[in-house]
Amino acid sequence: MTVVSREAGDRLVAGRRWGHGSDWRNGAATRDNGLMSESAVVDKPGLRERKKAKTRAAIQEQALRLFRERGYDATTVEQIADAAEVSPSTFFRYFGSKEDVVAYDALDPLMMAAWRAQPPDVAPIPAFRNAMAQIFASLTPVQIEEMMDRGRLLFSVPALRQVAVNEMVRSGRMVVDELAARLGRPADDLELQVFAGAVMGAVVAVLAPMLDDPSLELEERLNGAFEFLQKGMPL
Amino acid sequence: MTVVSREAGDRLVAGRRWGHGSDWRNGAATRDNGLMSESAVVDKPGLRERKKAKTRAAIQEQALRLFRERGYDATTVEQIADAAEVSPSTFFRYFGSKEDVVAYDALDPLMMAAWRAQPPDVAPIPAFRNAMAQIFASLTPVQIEEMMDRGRLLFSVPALRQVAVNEMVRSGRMVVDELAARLGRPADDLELQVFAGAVMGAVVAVLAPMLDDPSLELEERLNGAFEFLQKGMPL
DNA sequence: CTATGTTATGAGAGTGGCTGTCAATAGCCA
DNA sequence: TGGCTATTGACAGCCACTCTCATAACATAG
Repeated sequence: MTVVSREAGDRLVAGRRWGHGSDWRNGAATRDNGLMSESAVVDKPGLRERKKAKTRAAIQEQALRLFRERGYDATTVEQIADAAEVSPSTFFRYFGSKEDVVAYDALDPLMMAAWRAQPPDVAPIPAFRNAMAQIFASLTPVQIEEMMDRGRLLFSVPALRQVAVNEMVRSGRMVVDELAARLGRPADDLELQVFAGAVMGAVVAVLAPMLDDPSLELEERLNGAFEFLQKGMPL
Repeated sequence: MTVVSREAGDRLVAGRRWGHGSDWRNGAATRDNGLMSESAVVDKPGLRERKKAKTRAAIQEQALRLFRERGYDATTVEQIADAAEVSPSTFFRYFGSKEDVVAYDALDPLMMAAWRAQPPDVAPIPAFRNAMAQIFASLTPVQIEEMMDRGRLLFSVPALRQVAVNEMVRSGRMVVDELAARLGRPADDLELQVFAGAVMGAVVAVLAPMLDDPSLELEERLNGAFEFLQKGMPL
């Protein structure tokens, strides 16, 4: 299950980044499974697994805290490792690169699920808009603030743009796949690709200015943008 | 004249990349100004300037050659410097980072000029499409191959995606500015931003698959994509 | 043409991200 | 309990990149 298929060849070239093709991206598991009888014998992941999850969460948490407090570039991996009480080696075992620690977007799968859950008679553009609006409406203020923080990091630190693109490429591909499945078209259909590209572009256009100016209204912008798209962008 | 305004703050944070805010990006000036009488006293840039231009060109040429021959990651700055007969220090004086050496897109300004040159009664979408088609039609096969090479590099090497985005952000901003000027709207107008975002997204969707499959027809794809956009992307 | 200021260059040392190896340790299973 | 294996830390090393300083190449005033 390669995350971004194009990356496949990179490893041949003795590349530095993107070495480990490990199974991260199931983090956020500080409180493990909420459902289990205390004395269970069954599915409990085993101490080892739980320890790993805790270590990963600790590293990520400390990293993001330090990034926020003193900036991304000014934070060294050694400092993160110290704060999380592991060795630098261990940091890289969990995250492959300093950038990766910021990569995981918890909202992304939610978005896709919400989109998929839209009734089939709603056209793709409104369906997408509704999904976005629903997800954002369901967030607590804290979650929104975290999201904005992450967004600002991603946008303002040049080194992190790379992960931002990768996320977008990934999302775009998911959009295409979903549409292809739903409409019974091939995944390399030009119109589907253009749709995904245009939608991603529009979403960025809607969200980016909001990072700087919190007074902007998401719902309003979202509606404006998608309506404009749907009219064929008359100018 | 900051190239990407958001970058402004980075230097405060003792960042690694993006240090030098130097005045490159007017490269490609091996043949200086084409207009001057041979014995001119006037505008000739002076030996120093010409030497610099030659050094820059040499570094870039050797770098791209080495990247093509042995891959981006497998090529060290030291090797590039050796090949160009300068010291590594000098490499960084000219390019700031190993990535920068791939950044400059000679076609970009041509595109914008061609777009601006479209008659004012043509709607923005067809104008943009025509501009792209014209530029591509004017390229020699060699130029096309070079462009594809660069595109493949930019897409397939993870570390270079960053410069790809920066280029896109820059282009997007130029599109917005041009439209804003032409239509007398503010540059932060949502519709303009969505337009730029969607167009960039669509262009990527059109071009990306062509890097892998040269049999695809640009003109055809371009028309299909923009027509689809203009119809409001019905699916 | 020389003296003097300016700018490009190379050498070298140092920082930090990242990789790979190895031995020690800690959870797992019989 | 003892042996197996996964995880870890210490350490050595590569490379991108930065800084400093002395030298050399050009520019220019006299």
